[in-house]
Amino acid sequence: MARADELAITPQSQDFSAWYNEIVQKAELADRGPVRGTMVIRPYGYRIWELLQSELDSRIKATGHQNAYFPLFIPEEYLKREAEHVEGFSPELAVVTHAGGKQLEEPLVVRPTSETVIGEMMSNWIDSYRDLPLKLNQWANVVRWEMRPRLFLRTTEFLWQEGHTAHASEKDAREEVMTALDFYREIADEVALLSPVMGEKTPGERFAGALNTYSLEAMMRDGKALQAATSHYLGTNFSKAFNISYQSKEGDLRYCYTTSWGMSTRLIGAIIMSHGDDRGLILPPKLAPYQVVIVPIHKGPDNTQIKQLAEQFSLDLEASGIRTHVDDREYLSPGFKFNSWEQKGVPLRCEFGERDISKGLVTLHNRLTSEKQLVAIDQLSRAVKEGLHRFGADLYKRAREFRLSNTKYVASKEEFFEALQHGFVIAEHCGNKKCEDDIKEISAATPRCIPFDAEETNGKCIMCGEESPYKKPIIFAKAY
RNA sequence: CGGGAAGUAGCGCAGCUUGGUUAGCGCGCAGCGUUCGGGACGCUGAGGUCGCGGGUUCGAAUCCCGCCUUCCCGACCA
Repeated sequence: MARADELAITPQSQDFSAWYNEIVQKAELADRGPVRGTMVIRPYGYRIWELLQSELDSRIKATGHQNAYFPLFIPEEYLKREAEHVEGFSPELAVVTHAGGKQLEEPLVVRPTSETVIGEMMSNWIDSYRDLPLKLNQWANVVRWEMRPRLFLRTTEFLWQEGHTAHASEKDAREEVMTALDFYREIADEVALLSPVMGEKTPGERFAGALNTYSLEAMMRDGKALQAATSHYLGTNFSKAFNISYQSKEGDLRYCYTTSWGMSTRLIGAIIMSHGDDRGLILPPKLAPYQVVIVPIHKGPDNTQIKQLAEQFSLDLEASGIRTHVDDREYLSPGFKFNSWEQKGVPLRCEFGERDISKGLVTLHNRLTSEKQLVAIDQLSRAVKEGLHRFGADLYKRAREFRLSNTKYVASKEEFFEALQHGFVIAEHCGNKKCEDDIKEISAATPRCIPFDAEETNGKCIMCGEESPYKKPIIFAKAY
């Protein structure tokens, strides 16, 4: 037992940030790369990303989008064509000035996002209203030079998906923005089980170059917010900058209305921090590389029967579509295996030895509740399926209740700053930049979004008493 | 870029103040054996340009100078 201290993780309550870093390492999700701010996604972490990708990709395709790939290098001049866009991104750009052994005549930026190149290409491809809508998506890496990197949350290079679409009318484009937001909501709620808040960003928090930005804001176990995905209505800002125009049925030339939307590997950080506990990671079943891990327990060298049963169970479970792993490493004790798979967040564990088997039973352990349940061998697949289903439902419920119980509506300045210590705060706000900055100065909190589901009000700003332009209270929180 | 700390084995550290033999310890790793129902144990062993460069000295992980890197705290961000 002396070893437990060395092997344990720093408790969340003691140092949430240390807890996070240790989890990422111990669960073998990722590691730091040799260049500051870069991340190596290890196989276990990458598998989570692949599962997330396939869930999202199928929804993107089901709504009529097509995947494509655009170049990593973008002429620096492209970025400059949209004034707000370049202003927003220039501090974090990586710029290539030399290549092929000599200085380049025009520097290239490594894409921080692809509105510009895609806009340029779209302008070549779109001639007529018949070419619209054009609905593209790409899976890619992007680079944003970060001052304070943290694995998955802020790294210099990260992976994401970026959707880019062009439409004939504002109405179509606005619908598209909501379509994207809706499949993100589905991913966040039903796959990642995060129960985020959906809403619109305030002007100060908008994407550089967008007219409207919408987001999903999830609550981490420390009460801080994390943006899980965003969807932007770009109006004609980029089509004017890149001349994305079409000839209408009536024969005149019109600018397209464009959108863009993205979800990144940051979502893995959200999953870690929304669900994890002091024992380690807790993974939503749909994203768990292994949904159940089998730990056979055997004494002495005569263990062939137990080992064969483990293999048999694994085959049966896999045949039922359950991602299963058998941990038959002989040099580790069962206790060590239990702890290490719990650290890695595997939802269910099937353990058994002579004692259970002689009665025709196995033990199922639940990572979330720590409950152990005896299951008849011939009911194993059914029990695991049900167990995973219940696990998912419980995990979602836990995330939702945590968010709700740490969200407070406040009507005064005093209450506002008090409540900001514990989670999301809903309050009336005037929306003035200066006023937002004051809040940030005092509490480190920022406006997260204007939630869709908030009731219309006509209250006065809790800071300065001025009228709210949003006609709704907005959510403030400290954020990642 | 401003403020603080640290670089010695894969990881965590000691040694440095007061220079002096083959640079230690814990974990991990390898081999063998005993174990196995909540982080097992014994024995044996492998593994080091002491961040880099220069200087002082008979001799530098240790003293001096310069540089580099990383981490933590502040301004940006999916």
